Amino acid sequence: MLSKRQEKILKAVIQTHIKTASPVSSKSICKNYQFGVSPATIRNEMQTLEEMGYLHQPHTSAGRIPTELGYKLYIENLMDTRELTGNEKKIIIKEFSKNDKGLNEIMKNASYFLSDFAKNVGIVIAPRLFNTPVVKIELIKLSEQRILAILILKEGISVDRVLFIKETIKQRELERVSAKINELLYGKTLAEIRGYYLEEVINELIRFDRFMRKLKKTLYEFFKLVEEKIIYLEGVSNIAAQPEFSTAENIKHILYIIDDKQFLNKVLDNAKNSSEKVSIIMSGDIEEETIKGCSLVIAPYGFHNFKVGNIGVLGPLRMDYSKVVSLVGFISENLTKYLNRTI
Amino acid sequence: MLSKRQEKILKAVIQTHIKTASPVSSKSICKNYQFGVSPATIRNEMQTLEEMGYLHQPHTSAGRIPTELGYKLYIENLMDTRELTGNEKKIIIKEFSKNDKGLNEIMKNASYFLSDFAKNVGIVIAPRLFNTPVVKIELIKLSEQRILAILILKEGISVDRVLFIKETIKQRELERVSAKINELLYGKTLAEIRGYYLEEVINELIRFDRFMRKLKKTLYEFFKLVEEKIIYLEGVSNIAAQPEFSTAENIKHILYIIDDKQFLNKVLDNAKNSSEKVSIIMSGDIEEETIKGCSLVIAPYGFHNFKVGNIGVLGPLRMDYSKVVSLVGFISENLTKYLNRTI
DNA sequence: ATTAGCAGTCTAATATAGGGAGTGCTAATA
DNA sequence: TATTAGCACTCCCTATATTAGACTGCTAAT
Repeated sequence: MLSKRQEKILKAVIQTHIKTASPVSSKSICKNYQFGVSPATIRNEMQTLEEMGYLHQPHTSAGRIPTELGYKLYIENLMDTRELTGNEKKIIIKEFSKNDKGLNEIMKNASYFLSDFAKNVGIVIAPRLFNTPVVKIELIKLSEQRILAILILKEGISVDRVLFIKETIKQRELERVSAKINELLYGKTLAEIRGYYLEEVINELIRFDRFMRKLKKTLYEFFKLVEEKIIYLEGVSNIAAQPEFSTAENIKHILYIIDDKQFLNKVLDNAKNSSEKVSIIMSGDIEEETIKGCSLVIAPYGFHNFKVGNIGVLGPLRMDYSKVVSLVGFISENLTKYLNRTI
Repeated sequence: MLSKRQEKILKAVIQTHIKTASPVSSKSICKNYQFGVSPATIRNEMQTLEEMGYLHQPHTSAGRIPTELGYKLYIENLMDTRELTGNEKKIIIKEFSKNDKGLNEIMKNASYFLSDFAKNVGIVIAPRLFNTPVVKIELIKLSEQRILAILILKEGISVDRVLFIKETIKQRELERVSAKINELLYGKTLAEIRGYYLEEVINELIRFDRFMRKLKKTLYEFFKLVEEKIIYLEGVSNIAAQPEFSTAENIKHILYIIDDKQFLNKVLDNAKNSSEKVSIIMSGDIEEETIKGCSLVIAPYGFHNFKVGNIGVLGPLRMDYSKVVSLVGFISENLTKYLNRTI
């Protein structure tokens, strides 16, 4: 469709715009790139590119800025993939190989790296535990009516809740129960358990030990737990430094997105299905008005067979995609490695 | 120092300013409050109040706005305490009495309530576990070289880490070890353990079971863990709606504060020592320039004998203190109740 | 002690003008 | 046929000027 020269000009315009954040003129392209033609020729081509929908002119006497379509073409066909520098990689790898941090902190720091290297907002969505197999359950008596239940999932992820029971139960009994539960549920995922095993297991337990009836309702509750959707956001102030968010009105806009964790969750979740690698969502891809003018670079992370969460960078449409794409890919790889190394 | 009338005028000026966000004129005070004197008289008093440092005039022909000193006097002596409405209380209490949520989610929601009711930024700092007594330690073998260590603290708070060991160890042995550790550490706080028990316990363990040597370094690591400082921030977009943050420059300013979790942590931490109840920090109370023009209403929460964390509301100096003070107090009470109910 | 009245001060909003950057088109050129 | 020099035109942005309006501070009278 596009001639080689048109592609080169589009690429030049987008690269320049990413750097300057201003409309790009034919003259500046001429000066900074070696096309061997005059600004007038560039102008003609730019006119064509605008008609094709790749560029946009804010007003009659302005240069051109890329449209979403333009960015997409750029990302898919034109852009040079730029690896992170050795030093950047080293910093990230070092962080992920530390042993003295819990998953929470790793996630938080991953989000920080995303924000800091991309100079935009970093997003990490905590693992969905739904499809992670159960390793063990521990039941610990805290007081007469309170039991601490710890569900240990594969790779050492744990979830805990304080459970309340009406009647007294002995620690001894709890141990019998948890041993039996472990026997019955080992290797099953939460999804499976909630889906059809739970009823069965509880009946089995009641047959096995008459005291179990006391725990029936409580165990139901525990396994039916709604999953927490924790989302780690870092670098919000970065966006304030972006020229496209230089007015209070625009900042307000993006802050609403940032506050609406549910929305972000949904967007990153939906995109997950579409790809195994880094993917990019632009405001036009989403029905919601709120995200207008923004772009999301995201990637899934997880265990061997299944993905459990997403990470991403949120910023203006004008983003240094060649860098951000590598960054998001690299951090998702490392997060995946981190989760899998504990097998 | 201040005459009754001066106090009343100061109170009127502050109340009006909190509502309107603009400099308050003598005329408007006259119209909306029944002082029975003319604007000229009010003007004279306002002049005096300015000389005393309670009010400030942005420019010659403007009304007055309160200074930090003015707000402080207002908060301590003049303001009416305004309880939350029954409905507001009901919503909050309902949230805290749900059994199907983990501590993470409770914290997040507490932060959300703070932000939503105060229409500013809500802050909750996760419990410092330093002074919480140990209930139990569980060691679970995940694979040949990996052990999941779960430290269970009083009130059912748990911390976990995946530990790496060089040599193989049997689950059976792990159970012996954890039983012995439990025996030795039950009831001790992390601070105590790190301070002087750790060495002793590890030596005791080695005497008790020769396999223990394998775990020596690992256990050291586990107990020396740096505490995670998780901070739950909600409602960032609220501040964009405040007139004092109507320019991009000002928003940028406050976003830096919000991103600097360490700074917030420090500020809330230092204030903790000063009071048992709700306290207020204004930008003047802090050396850092960044927080200029902002105010923090904070309160500690915790267990019976000791406080483990802080909550707060961050916003502009002009805040509806009578409401926010009750709000912060009420939520900290409920968070405390939540933590203590599991005894 | 209070206040009416008024001059003086500063802000914020609006209007106007001019410079500058960049385009689109036309006509000439290779 | 593709390219380009040249130029008129468009629109933004900034600076400057002007004005209305809101409040104060002060003075002199009550």
